[in-house]
Amino acid sequence: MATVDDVAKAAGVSISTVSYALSGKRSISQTTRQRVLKAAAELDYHPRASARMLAANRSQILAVTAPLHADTDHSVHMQFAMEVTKEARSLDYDTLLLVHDDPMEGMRRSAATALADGVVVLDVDAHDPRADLARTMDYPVVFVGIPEQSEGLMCVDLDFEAAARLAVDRLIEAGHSSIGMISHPRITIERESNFPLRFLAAFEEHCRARGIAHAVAYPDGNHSAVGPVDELLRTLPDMTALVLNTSSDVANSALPALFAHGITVPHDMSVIAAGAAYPTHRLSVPLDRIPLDAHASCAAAVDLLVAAIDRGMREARTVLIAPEYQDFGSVRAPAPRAEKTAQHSA
Amino acid sequence: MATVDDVAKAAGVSISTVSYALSGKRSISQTTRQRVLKAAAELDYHPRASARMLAANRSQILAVTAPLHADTDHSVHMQFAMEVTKEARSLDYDTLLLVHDDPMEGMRRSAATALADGVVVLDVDAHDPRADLARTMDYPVVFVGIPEQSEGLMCVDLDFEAAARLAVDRLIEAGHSSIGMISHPRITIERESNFPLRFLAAFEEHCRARGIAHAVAYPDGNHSAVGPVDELLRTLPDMTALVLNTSSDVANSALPALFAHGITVPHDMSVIAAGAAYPTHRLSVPLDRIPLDAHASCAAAVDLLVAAIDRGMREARTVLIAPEYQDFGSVRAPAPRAEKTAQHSA
DNA sequence: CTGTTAGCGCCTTCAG
DNA sequence: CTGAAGGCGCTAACAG
Repeated sequence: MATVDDVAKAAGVSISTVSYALSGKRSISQTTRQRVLKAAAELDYHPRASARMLAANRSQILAVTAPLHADTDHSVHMQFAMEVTKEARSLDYDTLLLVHDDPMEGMRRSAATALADGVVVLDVDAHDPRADLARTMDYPVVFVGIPEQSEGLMCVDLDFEAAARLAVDRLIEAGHSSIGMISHPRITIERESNFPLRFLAAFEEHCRARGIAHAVAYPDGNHSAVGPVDELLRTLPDMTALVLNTSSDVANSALPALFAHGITVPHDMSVIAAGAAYPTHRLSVPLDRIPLDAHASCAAAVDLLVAAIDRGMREARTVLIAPEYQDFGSVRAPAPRAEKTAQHSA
Repeated sequence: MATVDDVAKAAGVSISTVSYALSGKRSISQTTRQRVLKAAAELDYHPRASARMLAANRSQILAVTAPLHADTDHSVHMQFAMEVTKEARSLDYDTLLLVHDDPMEGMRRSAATALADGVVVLDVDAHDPRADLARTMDYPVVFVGIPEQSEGLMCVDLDFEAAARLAVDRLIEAGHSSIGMISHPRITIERESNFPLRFLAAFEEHCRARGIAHAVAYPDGNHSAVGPVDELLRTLPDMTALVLNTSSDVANSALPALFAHGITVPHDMSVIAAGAAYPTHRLSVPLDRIPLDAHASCAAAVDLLVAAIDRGMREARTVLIAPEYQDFGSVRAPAPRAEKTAQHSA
């Protein structure tokens, strides 16, 4: 519990010299600086966070709001929170976890009490009340995700629209013309969690624009692909390709669900997991994947937020992260239609 | 950005009166208190966290160390972090997330700078260096989990030993005498993550004590129950019951893995998921479960920690949470041995 | 029951 | 390049 005074005395200098020697905000002669550093080390001096905050009017803390919905995927949540924390630490910030039932309460409080210097908002809904709050607050806020009305906000996210188009284009290129998609659970959609909606809309629009037969199915509470797969095979009997933009559980059960119909990947069905935060290369058949890269999104978000805090760069803007395609061999040309028809008519 | 002075002026009282009226640490007449409250509300006054920390020598922040191993189950981690945060909030504490590569760094720093008033340690290994650190620090630390050397520490955890015995006893009661177990992935065991070891040791010892044939298998990197199930059926051909103390992925794949051998639960095999942080009642066959209740552990841990901070109650002690048995019908009497043998010889 | 006041530990302008 | 001193906003003795 040494203080600046202790260090100053030990080093035989004044406290301001200590402060500057340690912060580097002013040039100090090498000799005195060394003496200060040595004294500080010997006394195991660490500036008291509270005093530093008060004097500097900065907490070096970022808040993270991660509301817990019944359907939130904890593991994805955690990945994002961790990535935020890592990046924050690398920029000398700590991370405060906000999980109150009221998603606004934490933001308000951390701003009002100056507990945190800014907020990272995770798990953004289309009509997220935190968006309106952010616009009225004059407090650095960055969204990992994009609400429907994003004017005046700083947002970072994977370009889900581009990801959807990329998946569709890949399949078209391979020769497919009838594509099914499994989206997120109905409850997530109804909440208007926005990235599934963005993916969904772009998928449908792009299929339409390119004249591709398509259909979408939604898992229900049991987190299984069985229902959606059955439904898609019914509504889109010619389906030769499947795009998964869904949770890890559903994606993991897709291969068995298909196999139950005698459908093998990639021979009978091409599959792409798009916007997947989970690995797909260790499944019984590795699946092509357009990753949802928590690190990329969170690092960019934190960088933006810290720039806003440290350098006052507050211009609103949306950073879209370009999708990347990982080929694991789960996309092939569809089995010749003639053959299929023959099978059917047999 | 109103301050106490603003409120004091507006209410026509002194700043100490404001402080006391708001903190309630001293009796204040109803009338003045109301006036202060009104003024504070009108000015939207919130005490500056940093000033409060400095003056009160308390941050109202708890740190949570949750090291990230390659094999950590993010979803379980998140549950624990969330539960810590919720309980902390209910006691007027916020929660700081520490995830530096060096698990000691965060603890040291939060103590040295008085950033946090105490630490909750998650994901405890048998020989966890944070245990030694905690013993030398004179800083409130509580472990959710129990290292091998727990003297001088405050620890809270599910009683995994009792859970193992409970599972075995249930199965014995139902008539089983040959019990397999699937433990955590090898890498987790090798790291000496301690709760799997505690469960494992108790399982083996209790089986031995009660004269029950038993065997243990460990999943490898692919998070599937297929390998372990195959192994157990080989090493323990008479196995009629299976205890799962393993990750969600492995548990979820156990039913299909058994079914691939023509084994149906509960008819041919009784199954209990013990120390499970995940639900088991929505699986194709709901599994009996001895839950690992994140809320129970974390709430108890935070309560203990806050008592240590606020009331100086620092006596070392270990709180074991008694296991609870949830019956979903996956345990039955074994199929008569005669019949089985008949089948085999057929 | 209320007011006065001295710090809490650090940062940072202002002098030198 | 260094030192002195004021102040950040709040809490908690200490007086009345």
